[in-house]
Amino acid sequence: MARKPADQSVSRDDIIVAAAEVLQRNGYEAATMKDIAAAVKLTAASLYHHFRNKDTLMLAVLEAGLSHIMERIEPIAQNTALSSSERLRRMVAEHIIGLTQNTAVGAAMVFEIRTLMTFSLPAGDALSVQEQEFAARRDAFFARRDEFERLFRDVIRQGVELGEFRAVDVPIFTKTLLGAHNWVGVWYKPNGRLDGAGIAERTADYFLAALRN
Amino acid sequence: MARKPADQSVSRDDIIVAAAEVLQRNGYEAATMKDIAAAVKLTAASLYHHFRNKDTLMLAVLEAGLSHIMERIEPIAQNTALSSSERLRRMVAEHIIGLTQNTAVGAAMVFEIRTLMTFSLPAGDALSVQEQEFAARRDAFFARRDEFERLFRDVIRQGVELGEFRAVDVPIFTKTLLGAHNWVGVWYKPNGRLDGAGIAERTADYFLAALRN
DNA sequence: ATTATAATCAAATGCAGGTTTAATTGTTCG
DNA sequence: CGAACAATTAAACCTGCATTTGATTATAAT
Repeated sequence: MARKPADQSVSRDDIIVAAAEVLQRNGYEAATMKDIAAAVKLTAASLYHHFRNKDTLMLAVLEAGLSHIMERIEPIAQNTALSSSERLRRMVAEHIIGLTQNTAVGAAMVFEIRTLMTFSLPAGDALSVQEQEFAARRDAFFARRDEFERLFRDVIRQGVELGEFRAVDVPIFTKTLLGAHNWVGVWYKPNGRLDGAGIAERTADYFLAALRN
Repeated sequence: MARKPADQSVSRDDIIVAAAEVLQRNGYEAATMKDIAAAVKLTAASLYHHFRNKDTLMLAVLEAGLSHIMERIEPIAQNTALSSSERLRRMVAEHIIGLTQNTAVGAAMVFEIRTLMTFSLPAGDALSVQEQEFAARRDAFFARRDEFERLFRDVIRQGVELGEFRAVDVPIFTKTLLGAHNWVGVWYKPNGRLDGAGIAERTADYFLAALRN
């Protein structure tokens, strides 16, 4: 029953990886199905065998990126054996390194997704089943992304409560931190003076200094 | 000789303001000429009386946004009567307030402009005069934007050199700062808990704390 | 008034990009 | 082998959007 896929055939994941690159490079609207297909040596039409449509493919990219980074950050955030400072330092490092290495991570964080996200529901008309499914997945993605932000916020808040950090406006401080991170995904170029780890180290240093009592 | 424009007619600047809003809301590709025209109660065709094409209009938006913020930041950066801390504090405030008030400023900073900017020159074919003009304006815009970043970098560098700030990796610190700023343009919503000034105050506080000796 | 020009529009053009269809070529299992 | 399904494609379809063209209307200068 279980058909093993042919060796040379392109997998769902191959497409996601390629799509992530094209998405990060060109932005949502400018990333064409043809571009993505070309990146895996397929025809645009072939992509529809793997994904219902462009939005679904894009959402899959975002989900992959978010999962990738969540898997790394969540355990750190929950490691109560570590001090708040140490947890935050490691979270910053993972996030920035992820951003510089996995193109899908950047895509998952950044905005140009408005189109996808706005998804102007034709008011009145009932959504088709597919549309409902899509809307649900999209909402789940956003909920998960909020959760991601909350991981940072909670570590910072706890540090403040324990007196390990000075009192700051936690929501604003968190957004400041994450904004700085996400921006790395924008300007980072491989072969620069610093690699992801180097950037991460400095960034963590600055934000921890800002929190010092 | 000088024909005064009719009172009710739409001005170039009206269009730029409207286009900035649409651009910030929808992103480059999704901002259609029709949308922009509708925002000033015109037909898409009418826009071509004021701007050669979409790219030119968009570039005008970016230039307007950059000019707006440059005019405010440059004098602060060059006010040698102030300490580095004070200059930086005021620059941060102006930038963030600008970002929350003038939609064009955000557009000028952020990326989704890749399309415009990549502007894949059909290799080989000579550029038409119009294309050359456009390419020149675009390059000038980017040069000006680099200048903008340099204003911040120089103030920070000077603070470090004078011993007013602790030693930091100036380029990275600057990018960190500006990333945090630009991100404000993404998440800021009017009617939130804090207005631009409130956000600016806190942000400046954190970064100055990070620089404290 | 007359004329030149500014401002605007309706309609047509052309094309790029998402999506569908129907057919073709594997591949795997019994 | 042959049935069943997976992977892929070429070609057609359709639509939305930038842009052009050819009027039409408004305004200001003479």
